[in-house]
Amino acid sequence: MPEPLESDRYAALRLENQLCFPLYAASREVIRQYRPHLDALDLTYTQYITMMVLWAEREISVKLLGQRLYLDSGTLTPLLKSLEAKGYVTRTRSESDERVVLVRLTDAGLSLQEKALSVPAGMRSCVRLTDDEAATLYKLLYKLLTGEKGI
Amino acid sequence: MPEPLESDRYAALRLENQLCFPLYAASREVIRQYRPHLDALDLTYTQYITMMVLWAEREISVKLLGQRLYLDSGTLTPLLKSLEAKGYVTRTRSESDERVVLVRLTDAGLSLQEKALSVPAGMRSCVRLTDDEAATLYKLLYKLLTGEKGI
DNA sequence: GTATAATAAATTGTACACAATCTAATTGTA
DNA sequence: TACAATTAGATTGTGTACAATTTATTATAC
Repeated sequence: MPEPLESDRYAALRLENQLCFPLYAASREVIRQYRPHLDALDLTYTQYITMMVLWAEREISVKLLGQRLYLDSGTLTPLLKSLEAKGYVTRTRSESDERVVLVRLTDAGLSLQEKALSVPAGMRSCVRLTDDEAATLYKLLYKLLTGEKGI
Repeated sequence: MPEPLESDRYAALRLENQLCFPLYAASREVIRQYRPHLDALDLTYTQYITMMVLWAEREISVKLLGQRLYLDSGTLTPLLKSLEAKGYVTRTRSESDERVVLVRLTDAGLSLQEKALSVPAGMRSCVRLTDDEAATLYKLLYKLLTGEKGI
C-alpha cells in the first residue's frame, strides 16, 4: 500500500477542508451585519437574543435562560446587570429558593419589542439565501447543535 | 384587511424563528468540542486556524491573514504575540515596506503540524452529520459568508 | 519636492465566552 | 437533625472580537 502523497497527509488540517471555520466566520459576519440595526436599540447581539427570550417568557431564571441560549452565568451575569442598568429587566432572588435569580421584563423592556421590529425588517435583505436554502441551513444547524454530543 | 393576530405580530422576534441564533450557538458548541483536543497542543481555536494558514503559506502578512480569517489587527496582534511567545511563529517588519508585519512559521511551528493531525482525527466522531449533509452545510455557510454583503 | 491622502499595525476600551473557583442555599441521608 | 453532596449564581482570569483611534510608513498630487 503506497503512502499518501506528502501534499495530502495534512489535508485535514487545511482551512478550506474545515466545516467549523465557515461556521465560525459566518456567525461573526452575520452578527456584524446586525450591529448597525441593533445600535439603534442600544443592544448588543447577545443582549438582543436575551431580550427575545424575555419577550416570550416575561420571567425566567438565569439557569433556564442559560440553557436556552447555551450561555453560562459567567457570560449572563454581567450581561443581565447591563440590561438591568438600561431599565429593560429586573433581577430578584426567588422567594421559594434563594439560590435562584429571576429575570423579569420591565414595561420599558416590553415597549422595546415594538421598536425591535425594525431589526428583522432591516436584516431581511442582508441574508442572500433562498427560502429553501435558509430552511435547509436552519435544520442542519439545529442538527449540529443538538446532536453533536453523541448518542 | 384584518390585523395580524397579536401573537403573530412579533413572530420575527422569536428565538425559534432566527437563522442567526443556531448559527451562533452551533459555532460556539463546535468550538467547545475542539477545546479538549486543542488543549493538548496548547492552542485556542483561533490560534489553531491561524496555524492552519501558516502551515499552508509558511509566511504571510497580518493584513492577508486577517482577510483569510475575517479577523482584524485588534484580534490578530495579541494572538500572534501569543503564538510568538510559544515559539511557533516570528513577526518581523517587511524590508520593502516597513508598515507590513510578516508572520513566519518557525521549525517548532512546522513540527506542531504532525501533532495537530490528532485534532481532526479526534473531532471526526463529534459532528454527527452525513457526508451529504456536511457538504450541503459547507456550501450554504460559504454562500452566507461571501454573498451577504449584497450584489 | 513637500503637503496630503492612504495604508498597515498597534493600541484602547467595551463586551462577550468560558473554565475554574467561590459562596450561599437547599437537599439527601445516615 | 447534623452534615455531606448538590445546586444556582457570582467572581476571577484569560483570550478573543471589534469599533475607534493612534502611529509610522508609503503613495500621490500638485
